[in-house]
Amino acid sequence: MEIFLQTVGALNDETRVRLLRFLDLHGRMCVCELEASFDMIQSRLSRHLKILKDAGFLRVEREGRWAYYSIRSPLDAFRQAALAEIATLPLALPQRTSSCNKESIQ
Amino acid sequence: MEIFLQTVGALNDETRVRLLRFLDLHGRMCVCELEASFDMIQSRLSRHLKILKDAGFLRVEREGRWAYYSIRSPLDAFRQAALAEIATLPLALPQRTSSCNKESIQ
DNA sequence: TAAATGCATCAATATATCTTGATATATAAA
DNA sequence: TTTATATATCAAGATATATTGATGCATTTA
Repeated sequence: MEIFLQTVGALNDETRVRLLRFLDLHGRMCVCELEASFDMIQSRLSRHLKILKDAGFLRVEREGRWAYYSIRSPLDAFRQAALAEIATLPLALPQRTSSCNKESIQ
Repeated sequence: MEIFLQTVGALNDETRVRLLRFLDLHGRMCVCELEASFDMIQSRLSRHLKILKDAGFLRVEREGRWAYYSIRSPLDAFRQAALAEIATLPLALPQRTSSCNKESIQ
């Protein structure tokens, strides 16, 4: 029961639904890219990503100082059904924007 | 988006998950039967049933002073997937108990 | 080694949700 | 027509969740 409530609880927030859909559309992305795209302060974003990860929707890969989030795969039937349902919603998602210092520095 | 959040919001409560599963298992039932089975005060139960109804999971049929709740049919794919997921959970549901005055009176 | 960057977490406040007891409404019985 | 029953709703308090700004930690660059 707890895992189910954690799963639907993670879905029960507009910000997280939009993040899920954005990652579903664009694939793996670091926190600073999401921060720039959604124009959201970092602590807020980090918290929502943690909730989605802990609920089994996302996975993280750390590379240097960056944390890359992506839709976890494979997803079980229910989480997949949730993503499919979200894909049908008329969400106004932001443009993908990068403001990290990765490219300029490398 | 709002309907989606209403749907997952309705699922985001242990009491409502157990009510959904109980109605899924036993079928149409009046509020007082649920009240007796779950040993729950009536205002609390009524509120949860309204949330499930408004979220599209239940339907109500009024007969005299009784209100019979049941799983709405047909359900869309996502709500159906949610019910299927709930069916896999190890819920300790109560025995079905009737304490209404229907039988004794009729 | 010092400074900067990317990210996570904490503490405080704001907002939403749940529970309870009281009250309201409608139907049916006495 | 008075009373009892079934259900819904309201108001108040309790609990949970979200947001923000501050701080901490690790990694990288200077």
